[in-house]
Amino acid sequence: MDVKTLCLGVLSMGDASGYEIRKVFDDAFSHFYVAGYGSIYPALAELEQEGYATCKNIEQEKRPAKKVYHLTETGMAAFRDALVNTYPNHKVRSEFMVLLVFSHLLSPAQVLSLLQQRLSDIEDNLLHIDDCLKREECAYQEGTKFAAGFARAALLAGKEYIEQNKEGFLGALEYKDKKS
Amino acid sequence: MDVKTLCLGVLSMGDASGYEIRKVFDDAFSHFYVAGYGSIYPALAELEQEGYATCKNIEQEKRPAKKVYHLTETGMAAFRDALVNTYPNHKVRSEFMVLLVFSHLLSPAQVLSLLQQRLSDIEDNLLHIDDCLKREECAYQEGTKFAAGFARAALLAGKEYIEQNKEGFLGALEYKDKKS
DNA sequence: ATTGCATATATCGAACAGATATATATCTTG
DNA sequence: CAAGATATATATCTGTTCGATATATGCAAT
Repeated sequence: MDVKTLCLGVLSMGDASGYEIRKVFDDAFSHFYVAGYGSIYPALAELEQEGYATCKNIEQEKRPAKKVYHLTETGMAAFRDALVNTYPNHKVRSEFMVLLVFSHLLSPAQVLSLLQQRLSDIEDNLLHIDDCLKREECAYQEGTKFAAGFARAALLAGKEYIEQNKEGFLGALEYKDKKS
Repeated sequence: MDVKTLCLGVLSMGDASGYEIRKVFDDAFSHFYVAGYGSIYPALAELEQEGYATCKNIEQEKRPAKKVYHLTETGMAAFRDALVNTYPNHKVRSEFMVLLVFSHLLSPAQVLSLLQQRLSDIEDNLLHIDDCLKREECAYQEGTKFAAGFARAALLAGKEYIEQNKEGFLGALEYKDKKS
C-alpha cells in the first residue's frame, strides 16, 4: 500500500492539510506505517490532479496559510477499492534483531545496553499507544482499538521475553567469550 | 542500516555469492530484514571497489559460474564499526493493521477473512522460525537463538490476541453496522 | 537575547523494493 | 515422456520513498 492510498485513508477521517496528515502518521499510525513530507506533499498534489481530492487555500492569522484537502466521492470509492485489493502484509525491519544476530561481535556491555535500550523503547511505545486510546476519537473506533490491542500484545510479549531471557543470554555469551 | 552493511555481515559468516546472500535474507533474515537482487548486486560491486571484499570467479559444471565474495580485514573492521554505531530500531510496516483501522469500510466477511489470513501467515512464520533453528549452524549461535525467540514471542502473542478477541471485535462491528 | 519548538509548504538525492530479462539444469506430475 | 515448475546464477531498470534540507513566522522558555 503506497502513501497516496494512505493519504486517502486519512482524508476519509476528515479534511486535513499535508502538515496535519503528517502528524497522523507520526502519532496514531506510527506503530505500523512511516511517511514523511517528501512522500505526502507529492501524493496530495497527485490526488488533486486525479480528482480524488479537492484543495482549498486557507489563510490564517499569525500562522502560515494552509492547503486543506477534502476527499471526493471518487476518492472515497478508490480508497474502498484499494482496501479490498490489499494483501494484509505485516513486516518487521529491525536493526535490533540484526545486532542480536551479530552480538558475538559486541562486548557484553554493549549487548546489555542494546537490550536495555530496546526495553526502554518498548516502554515508550506502550505509553504512546495508551495515550492514543485515551483520546475520544479512538475510543469509538473498534478497528483502531483492536489494532492497538494487537500492537500492545506483541510489544508486551517482546518485553517479557527480554526480561525473562536476558540473564541466560548474557551468561551464555560470556561463557563462549572465556572459551575462546 | 543499509544493504551494504548487511552484506558485510552475511560475508562475516562465510564466503558467498550474491545469489547465496539473497537466500540468507530470504531465509534466516526474513523476519527482520528485506533485500532483493536489485540492492545486493550493486552493494557487492561497491564493497569490492572499496576494498571491503574480494571477488573470485568460480566456474561450475552444469551450473552457471559464481562470483564468490570474501570479506577482507578492513571489511570486517568496517562491519564491527557499523554495528557499534547502529541504533537498535525496530519498525513495523503493516498493511494488516491499516486494514484493521479502516475495517468499518469493509464487510464483516472481509474482516473475518483478514483475521484468518493473518493467523495463517503467523502460523507459517512460526514454522519457518522453527525450521531455521533446527539447522545446526543456528543452534550454536546464541544471538540467533535469542533473536528467534524474541520474534517467536511477538508472533505468538499476536496470534493469541486475535484468537481471544476475534469474536468480540466482529460482534462490535456488526452491532455498529445495524445501528447505521 | 537567543535557543528551541510548533506551524506550514516544498524539494532533492540517495537508497531501495519489486519486477523483469536471460540462460540452463533438474525435479515433479499427469 | 513431455510439459511445466522450480532451482541456480547474474544483472538492470523503474517507480517509490526515507531522511535531510530550505524557508518563513510566532511563541515560550532560559
